[in-house]
Amino acid sequence: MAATSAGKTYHHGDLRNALICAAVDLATAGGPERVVLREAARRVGVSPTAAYRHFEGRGELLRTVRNHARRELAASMERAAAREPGADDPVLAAERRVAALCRGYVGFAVEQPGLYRAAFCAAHPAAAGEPEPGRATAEPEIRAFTLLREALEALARLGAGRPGARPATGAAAWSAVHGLSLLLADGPLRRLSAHGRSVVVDATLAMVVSGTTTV
Amino acid sequence: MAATSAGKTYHHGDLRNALICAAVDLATAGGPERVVLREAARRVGVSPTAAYRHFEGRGELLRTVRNHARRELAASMERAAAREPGADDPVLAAERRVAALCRGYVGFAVEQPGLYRAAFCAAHPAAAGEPEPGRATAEPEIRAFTLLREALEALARLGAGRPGARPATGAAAWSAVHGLSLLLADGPLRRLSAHGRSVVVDATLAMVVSGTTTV
DNA sequence: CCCGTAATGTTCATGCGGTTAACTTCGGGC
DNA sequence: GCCCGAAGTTAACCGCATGAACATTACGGG
Repeated sequence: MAATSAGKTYHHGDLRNALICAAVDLATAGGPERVVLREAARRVGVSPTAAYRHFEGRGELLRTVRNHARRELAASMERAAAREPGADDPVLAAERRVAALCRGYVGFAVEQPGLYRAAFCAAHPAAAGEPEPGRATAEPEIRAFTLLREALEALARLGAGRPGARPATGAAAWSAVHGLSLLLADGPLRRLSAHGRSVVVDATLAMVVSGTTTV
Repeated sequence: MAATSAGKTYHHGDLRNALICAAVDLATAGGPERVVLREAARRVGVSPTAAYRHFEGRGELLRTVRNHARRELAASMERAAAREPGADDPVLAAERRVAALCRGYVGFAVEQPGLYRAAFCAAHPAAAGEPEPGRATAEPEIRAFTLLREALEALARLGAGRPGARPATGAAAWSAVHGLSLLLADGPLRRLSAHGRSVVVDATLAMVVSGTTTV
């Protein structure tokens, strides 16, 4: 039977994916706290507990959404970088790439605040103790950060000779872009007009691209 | 009767404050999502619904905690700035003040991650529509930001003559410090060693203090 | 072609948290 | 002394996460 379309079979056929999609929709609409197992099941037309056949629980579902969101974020950055026209001057090109990646990052956060928040949600919404002291589960690496860091390193290599205008460290740049995104998407700057927003974004990008670092 | 101490009267005498304290403790220990009305009431030794005599509901309690946390954050910044030794050079002094404020900010976030997150929680943990289009309720102003902005303005005024080394815009600086705080307190950088942390903080501060801005 | 088994869903039940409604106690003003 | 309103209390409803026991179906031997 056509698993995903026919519909009325007892066995759904692709529940896991269906639940993920529903959960992503929920996160998109209302952020990570809105990712509710029962609601996702309801939307897929299945009983609440069916989800437990495919996920450990809400936590794992949320983690899956988080990973999805992180991929989307990185994709948004790469799209923005790809749109950027090249430049003859390699330094200029590198600067533009950094700026474009950052714009893609912030743009994603502003256009998809719910997903963006989900991308960085703790996934431990109520865990008290430190369940993992050994940390066997390595964090899966966040591509958005890697992209940014590599672009900055490239820029730093090119501009090594110029005095006092080295770009920011990867982590410093990430901090700036991440903080800006949260302030704009969900925080105190959320009500800024499009113009006000672009002013703030430009100022932050300038700081990131040309800021000096002591390290 | 001694309102806050005697204890066993039917009427508590200072329930509102007691609940706020309990809620602050909860946020301190586990962040805003742990601020649970029933638990706060339990700790104070009162029935869950008693809280409704003093708060509209969980939302208002959480907002109260948030305001408390914001005050604490600003206080941490001012303490750090006050500890900072003066300097003969006014520019240097201004730079030091900015850096000290930032350190106070990040320090608070790292030492009190739960409270810090509470300071910026949306307080609309499950609100779908936009209940307030007119926005009559002006946001109460966030002192942490004001402190930072003013210090940066002072620095910018002093350093107006120097070429290519203007400090960051208030919003850009706030972005950097806020993002750094979240990454360190609760985000992907939360497992950094004290040393790694200080490297990242220094790099970010350098970017903030000496970064150029186009605006 | 039939059957057993495991995978996949379902129903019931428990416990927690937010919130409302209706009742109770107590501190004071008259 | 009495009555009222503020501050608490109990009971009840709803949604959510989760676990246990039961039902249905797909499928790979025989």
